[in-house]
Amino acid sequence: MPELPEVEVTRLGFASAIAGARIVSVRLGKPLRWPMGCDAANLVGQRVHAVRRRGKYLLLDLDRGLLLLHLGMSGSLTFAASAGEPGKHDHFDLHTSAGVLRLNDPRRFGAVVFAPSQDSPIAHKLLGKLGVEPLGESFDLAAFTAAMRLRNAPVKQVLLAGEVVVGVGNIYASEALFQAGIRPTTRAARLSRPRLARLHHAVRDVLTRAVAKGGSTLRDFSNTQGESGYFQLEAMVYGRAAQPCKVCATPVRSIRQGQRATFFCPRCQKA
DNA sequence: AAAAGCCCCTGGATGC
DNA sequence: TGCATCCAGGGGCTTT
Repeated sequence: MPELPEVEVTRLGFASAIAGARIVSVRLGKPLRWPMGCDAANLVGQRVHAVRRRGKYLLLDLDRGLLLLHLGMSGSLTFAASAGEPGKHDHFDLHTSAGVLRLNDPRRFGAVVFAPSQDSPIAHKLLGKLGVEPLGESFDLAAFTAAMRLRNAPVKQVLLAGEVVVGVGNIYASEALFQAGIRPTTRAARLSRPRLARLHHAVRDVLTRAVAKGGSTLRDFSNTQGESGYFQLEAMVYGRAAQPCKVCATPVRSIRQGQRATFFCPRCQKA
């Protein structure tokens, strides 16, 4: 479910409220993608200093170490003064002095992992190969161009892989490529400099606009207050197979790349 | 080293 | 109503 905009909307929804709070107790439901990596008792008593985001991971800075949260495909977080009885898919509760952070994740592709430090092996394994932040200063055109030119794979899959730039998932990859007028199947290394410049801008622009709209709610995403996002209403191609392109009315085409659906306009994205 | 496939899991939509 | 099949905002791991 959640790509960078949804994760960022989630972060903004509870970061300031939880900052400074002390962990009171932890409840674990069914297993997530990995074991947490420490006893729940180890977390109790620690303060949450800040909530950062790296790619699609949320990082809770604690007194000693950090908690890495990932929403997988179907995860969402809520933060409330108090939490009722956990539902069937509520698999993690972090009870703090400021409220309860609860992870709901039906498919359980998400994760909650404790890392003793930023440089610990587990943190390095999960965060070490991530590309640059598209909304940050380090996302500069020259580096983006150089990195893309080393990749021979279809540009859509290079964006999805997250090793050049993080946070672009299945919705926003199709949307950014549409905005840039680039066919998703084109090999990244074969894109001209002007076209890479358009893509560089489109990635940042699409993600920024999506954050402003509260992200996309396709089936089950909601922010920490349980509210939907609205960016999906502005999708130009994602999920619009066979419907007319909003620019030229040509039917939007759907293909599969690496077992994921890709959407594009064959006329607006000729190559 | 990069690219391509394979899974993990549950639930909703669709088709017979 | 029941059952089978396909599909879904991700990404680590294994194999080419």
